[in-house]
Amino acid sequence: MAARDYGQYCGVTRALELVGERWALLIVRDLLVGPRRYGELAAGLPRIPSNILAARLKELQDAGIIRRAPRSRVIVYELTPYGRELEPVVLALGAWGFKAMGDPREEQIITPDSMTMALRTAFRPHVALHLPATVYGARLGPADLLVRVDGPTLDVTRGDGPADLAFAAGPDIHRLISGELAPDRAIATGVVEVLRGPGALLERFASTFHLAA
Amino acid sequence: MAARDYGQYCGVTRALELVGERWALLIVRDLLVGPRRYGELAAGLPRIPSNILAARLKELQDAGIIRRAPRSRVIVYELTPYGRELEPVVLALGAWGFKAMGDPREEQIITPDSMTMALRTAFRPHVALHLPATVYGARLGPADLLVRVDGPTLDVTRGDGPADLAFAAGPDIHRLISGELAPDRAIATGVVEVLRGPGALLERFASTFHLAA
DNA sequence: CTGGATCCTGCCCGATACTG
DNA sequence: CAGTATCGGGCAGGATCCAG
Repeated sequence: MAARDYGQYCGVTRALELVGERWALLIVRDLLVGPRRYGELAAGLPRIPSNILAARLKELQDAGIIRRAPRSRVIVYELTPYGRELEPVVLALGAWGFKAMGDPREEQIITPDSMTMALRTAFRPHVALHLPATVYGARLGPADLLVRVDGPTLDVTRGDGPADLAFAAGPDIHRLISGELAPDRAIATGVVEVLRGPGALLERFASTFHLAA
Repeated sequence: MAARDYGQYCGVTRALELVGERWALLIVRDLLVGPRRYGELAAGLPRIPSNILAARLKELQDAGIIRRAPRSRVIVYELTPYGRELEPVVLALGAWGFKAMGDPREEQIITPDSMTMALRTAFRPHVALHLPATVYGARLGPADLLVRVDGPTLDVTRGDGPADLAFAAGPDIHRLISGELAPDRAIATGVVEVLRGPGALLERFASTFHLAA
């Protein structure tokens, strides 16, 4: 621990000593969506070596950021209250990195949890406040997400269900969120495929979820 | 670059690919205070090996986060507009890490730039708004900082100058900012030494700069 | 099958010496 | 002053193996 110490009495260095290691903040990102089992975390971080995942989980536990909790006979990892306070950090990183994402490459995948956090990052409560409550069913790559917007609150859950608008999209949905692609153009070009409901609702979606590029 | 790629199409992973390496965000932290020469950066990051500093500067440049700029015959490094947008990330990390700082250890140092960013993190504009404009001269370890608070704006510069209250303190000032130590107790116990001006002004300072622990 | 632990290989970091 | 060169060590990466 002393070896990777930055030697400064400063909040930023302290934070980086705790969550600055490779993969650490991505584990936190996924746990911000909800408690996860070891295997679920591994599935959401396809390239992480199992020993690294195990090591990070142990370090994050020692730092009081996550804890192991028994859930009906199986162990899940969940954030402690202090770990949950990392949400502004993850959201700020996500918003900043969004602008540098560029076009998706072939080997880049989308995971349900990363998409969930991306939607939280792009959510504009002050805009949603003036729009009717809406439920979107979004099939994003392998992830089926149910996105409930009600006034200034957002709730994203996995799985299918009744929705005002159901649509499917790939990584190119990035261009819709950034405003580079207008909603009607997104449908016309096939970037977004409307599965159920009026396609015009995609406009509401795009104004609710937006990040400048 | 592909080796340290996370393989996900996600804003958080993209951000960590760009600034997730060791030392990278600390370089950004110092450059958020102002442009710095190579030697100034090295002085503010005492433990960084010179080859690592050189490598990070090159990577951050390639990523469009910093640029080399000639300033009257010498080269300085400065943030690009995109690099400056990392300020929310650094502030969020600083605020989160502040709570985990604990007591200062012997080998931990304080640098002027890290203290400047810490003050920016702890600054409460909505509180300062209702207080008279005040200039503090703060000698924090080796750093002489001139802290100007005027309404909701904060300006921190290096060096000495006329101040309403001048004081000296060590790392234990952390306990004043967190509220663990009341201003009058801080003076009584010698944590803060008043150099000039009315010690009562330290109360204003403590309410202007505060981070919960 | 889940949740790890244990190898080995290689690369990045750290420390220091050296140069334009 | 602003970096480059070099070398040792320690994490990361990947595959495999083990326990409940």
